[in-house]
Amino acid sequence: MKIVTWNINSIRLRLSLLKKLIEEHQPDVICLQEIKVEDLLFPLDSISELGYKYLYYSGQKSYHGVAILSKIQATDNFIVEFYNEDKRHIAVKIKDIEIHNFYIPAGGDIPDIKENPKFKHKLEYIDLAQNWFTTNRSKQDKIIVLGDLNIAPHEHDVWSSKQLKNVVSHTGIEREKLINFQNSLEFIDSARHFMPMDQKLYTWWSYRNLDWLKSDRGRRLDHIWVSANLKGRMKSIYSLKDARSWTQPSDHVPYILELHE
DNA sequence: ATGGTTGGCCTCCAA
Repeated sequence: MKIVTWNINSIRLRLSLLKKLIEEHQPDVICLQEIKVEDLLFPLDSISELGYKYLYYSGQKSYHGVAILSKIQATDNFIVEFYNEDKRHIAVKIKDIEIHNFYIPAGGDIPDIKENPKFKHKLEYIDLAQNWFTTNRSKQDKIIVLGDLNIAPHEHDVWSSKQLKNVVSHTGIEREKLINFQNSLEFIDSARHFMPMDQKLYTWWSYRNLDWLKSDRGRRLDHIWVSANLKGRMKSIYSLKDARSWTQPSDHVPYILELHE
């Protein structure tokens, strides 16, 4: 089973790129963030035509919004509003696994909770998410947590840990909070399970750097965590760097986890 | 140290 997470940055604008992803990788489950469309305008027909019969989405006008496209019917699906009414989470149960798709707040530019309410919001969102899992789920459950978590937690998840230490997405407090969340139910970071900690791996390159390919100043903001009881089922991972060079790309690339059935 | 781009939508906000 192949599961993808991708911040698509407008699902309507990038339907052709979604089609390309599907043709090239045939994922069973596609988890999207920043679909930027209200539910009434969700492109149901176009996506059904791509072979995904089971569509679960939670959108709002202009901002945020998440979706899960599946070839397999979910036996359950639900939404948790962790902070306010922003559409940033949706969960499904597919086969024996509960998949949680997150779009964690980006947090604005200034890494100071007093000066920047968005940064405060981001940190509180992570606390609430962690608390939901420790209250409502246990280590015995089969769970996948994935999405645009908007934090690059480790040194080699960014092009320069030193130069980004005060940049939102890689500050000490964010890194600590994300790792605490991961450890609270002993989730395994699929990327670092396969890729040694001293090797660079990114899923995002800023639009603002037109020379992104040459300078390669990326960050690993998109993640797939699995519960420890799924450790043996992980087969492979890919961060599709090529997708950053597609026509009119998202600034994030799809990140794929392949599981043994 | 600074500014750089994109998407949605309606004049600028969020990323």
